[in-house]
Amino acid sequence: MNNSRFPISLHILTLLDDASGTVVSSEYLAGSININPVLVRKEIMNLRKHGFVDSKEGKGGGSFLAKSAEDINLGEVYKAVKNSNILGQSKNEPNPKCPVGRQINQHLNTLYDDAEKALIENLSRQTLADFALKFK
Amino acid sequence: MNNSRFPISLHILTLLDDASGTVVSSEYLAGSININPVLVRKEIMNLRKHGFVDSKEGKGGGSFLAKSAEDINLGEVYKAVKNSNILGQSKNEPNPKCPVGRQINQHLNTLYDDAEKALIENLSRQTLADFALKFK
DNA sequence: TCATTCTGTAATTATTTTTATTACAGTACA
DNA sequence: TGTACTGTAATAAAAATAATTACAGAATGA
Repeated sequence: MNNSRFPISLHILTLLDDASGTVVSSEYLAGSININPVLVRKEIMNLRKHGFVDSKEGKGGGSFLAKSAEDINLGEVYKAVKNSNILGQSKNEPNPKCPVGRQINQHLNTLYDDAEKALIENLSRQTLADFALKFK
Repeated sequence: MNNSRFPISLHILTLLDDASGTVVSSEYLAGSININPVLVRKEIMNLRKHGFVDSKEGKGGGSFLAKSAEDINLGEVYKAVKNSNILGQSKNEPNPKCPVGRQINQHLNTLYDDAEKALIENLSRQTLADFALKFK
């Protein structure tokens, strides 16, 4: 997983909540996060796909929350952002000739899934509203 | 975090448990994991530093478990291996001029710490012995 | 005792992943 | 109809990971 996606997405959502309905440009968001606007727009596309935000094209356009911050929990945000397993498996191609190597991925996966479930459950206890409240 | 360190370390530990006291070379471990022996030796240095394994230099040398597999729980292994926060913060330098950017890292950290605690607690329910049993 | 086979470790290079940049079509506003 | 945005692709740059090479030092055993 590209593990900077979660903080970026949460940062975006927090700023959008802060803007309370106002439309915010990717330029502005990128400025606060201190990353490239194109990367922000990509993350927004993903958040949009998951129904967290919506955006308006054209002059004066930008993004805004698509639902109330009370209705967005951080576990959902995590799930929307993760694309591989959290405990790592990038380029993991163990030797199939080894009895351990042959089966380890399958066992790692069940281990990961279970542990990640605990993580998500914990994150889900907090909504975006709870998180954003800390900035006020 | 370099998130392939956890699977590598767990793979090493599983193979060492499998070898039941026999000394295993980094060459052999690397062959099963399908990575470079030098990387294995680096991981072993870390596992050694944390008291999980020990190794013997010289001809016929190699590594072996330093304690019983029942006494190694996977949460401890995770902690020994992780070096940054799991939910990601690589090159996260938000704009200090922005009220949200200025404080977000602090809030992300408490969020991460809490969520990671849940993850580790889950992993800690399983020992290396439990995990290795699956290969028998 | 000395060739052999390992570990430990540093230095360098290669590869992969992530991020930034550039570019531009399309949309909405004023 | 110019201006300020989004959406998106393509490319380049930078950063992170992993592999390779190299070699000193340790233990073994012939």
